[in-house]
Amino acid sequence: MPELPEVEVVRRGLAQWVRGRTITKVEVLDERSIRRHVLGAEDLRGNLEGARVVDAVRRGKFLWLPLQEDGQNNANDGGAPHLALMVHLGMSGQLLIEDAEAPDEKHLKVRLTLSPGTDTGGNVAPAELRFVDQRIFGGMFLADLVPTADGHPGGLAETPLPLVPVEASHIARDPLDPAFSFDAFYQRLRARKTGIKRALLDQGLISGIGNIYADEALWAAKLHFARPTDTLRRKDALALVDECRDVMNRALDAGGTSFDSLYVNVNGASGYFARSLNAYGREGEPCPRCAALGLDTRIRRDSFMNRSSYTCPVCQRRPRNGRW
DNA sequence: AACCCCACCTGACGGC
DNA sequence: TGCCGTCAGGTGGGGT
Repeated sequence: MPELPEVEVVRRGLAQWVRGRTITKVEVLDERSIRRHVLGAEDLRGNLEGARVVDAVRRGKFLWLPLQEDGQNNANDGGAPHLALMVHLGMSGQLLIEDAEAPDEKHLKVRLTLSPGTDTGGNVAPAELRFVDQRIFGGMFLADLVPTADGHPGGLAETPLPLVPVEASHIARDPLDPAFSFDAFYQRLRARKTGIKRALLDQGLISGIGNIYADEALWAAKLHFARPTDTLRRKDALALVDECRDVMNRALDAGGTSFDSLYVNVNGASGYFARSLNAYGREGEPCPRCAALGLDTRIRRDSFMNRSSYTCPVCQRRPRNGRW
């Protein structure tokens, strides 16, 4: 399931293959994949065709391509893009760079044809950028780029404010972002009256973390998902954020996590990180940390927030009576 | 503010 | 065989 590392892998692929190329043709094969573009497929097509992809940008799990529009005069506004193609992969979205001759994928939803291009190594780039999505939780739409703070009141005062799609302006910075402010995060975390996993999954508080990496980071930090946020000491929170960074960086190094064929990165290769997960999806299997101590402790699965949470009952003790 | 449920989707899988 | 319920889960919206 695409979380931050998977989306970052896709972003890097896009930056390599798509940056600087012009969108010459847009085919929407399933309107449901652009349902957030309320003006519809024709409007999307009219805006995208002739636009040049300036960059590939990510915040948390949101990804966007800032666009230089057809005929946009660089002198008027300094050339800064004010429109972007937003992409969210949802649960099963893929962005594939493919030759036009490649057969259509079963769940191909949107096809963008691009002007000829090469990557930085001079290799001829495939002609198409395809959005494939089985479950249709993801999608793409046009967004206005607006100067925006980062969901961290009291965070870094950035000048000038970064340009972010309106629809992502409520998304906090992610822990791999150089401008992520731990102090601002911790201040807001302590003010919450909720459990730590709920907070980790709140993209407005800290972004990029989904169910998988939340469970992995909590296991690594030896914290139970129900631990009240207002009982976390600064060093506990710092260690947890470090574990979030660590698990996501390791996934990034491995090219993203993959559990089945649903998730494929931008060039069509699956990641290999799933095998090194310690807790997620491992119900009934030994806790690796306990096993190293000679203990036979089994990972348990609990239903929490209408999804599964995996914990070690020994390493991650549940808070009593909601207090710690 | 916190927290709940729902909708949006497809496909795999288990039970009968 | 096949039907039906459950599960996977990111995001946004609405209600309490």
